[in-house]
Amino acid sequence: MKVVTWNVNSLKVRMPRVLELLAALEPDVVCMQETKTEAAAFPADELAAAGYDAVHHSAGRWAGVAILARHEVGPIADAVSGLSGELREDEARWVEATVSGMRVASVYVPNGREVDSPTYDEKLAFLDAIAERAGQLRSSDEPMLIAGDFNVAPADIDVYDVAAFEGSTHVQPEERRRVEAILEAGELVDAYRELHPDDVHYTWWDYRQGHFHRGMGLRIDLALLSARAAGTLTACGIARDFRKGTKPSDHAPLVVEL
DNA sequence: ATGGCTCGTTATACGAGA
Repeated sequence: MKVVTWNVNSLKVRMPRVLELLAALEPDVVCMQETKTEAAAFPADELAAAGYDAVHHSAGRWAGVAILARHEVGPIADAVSGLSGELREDEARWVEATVSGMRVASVYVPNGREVDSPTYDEKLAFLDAIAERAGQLRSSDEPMLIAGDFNVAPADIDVYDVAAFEGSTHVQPEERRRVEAILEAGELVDAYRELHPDDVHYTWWDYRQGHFHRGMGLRIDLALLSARAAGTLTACGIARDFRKGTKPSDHAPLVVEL
């Protein structure tokens, strides 16, 4: 099974690149973030024509998450939108569903903006809520995958210039501790790090100043696998070509092979 | 040089993103 997670930064603008990815990689499951679409405008028909069912949690101009499943892998079951314990239930940041016997969550963690801002506290609370949910799912029979934009670089190796992020969100010890707590609560592994312990590769680059071409990025998009799912992990890579070309997202897709 | 892009918006400048 091939799973992709991708922060598309507007599904409306990115639809040509999404269809390109579906045709090129033929993923079985896709977790998307920052769809930025009203529920009524979600392009379910276009995705169905491309061979994919979808469930989504949509709240208009910001955030928005979705899970796609290729028709051949079977129906998407027991979809739940929203995360127990999140402080802003009006923001669409979590959707989970069962696909091919695996519990899959697509997550878009709040950015946090500035340390000491109210949204930063909401970010920390959201990470705590993920840990709580991961703990619940651990005790179920289904293998688990939590994939998305965590807006946290788990370690210094995941940051192009640690000094440049001094005092910034995404690298703070309290954020990283919470990501660790998610791994512990769900008995999860970071799929990319599991297979590439020392590789320096990123999933996001600022649009400005040619950061992508200068290798200035962060690894903030993660696929977290429960032990049963991780036992079938064969490959995990970053599809950097989708950060190039016409109208790219500022994130590259993360591709997981199970 | 404190911006630099790229999104969406009861838009036409501004907030948000990371």
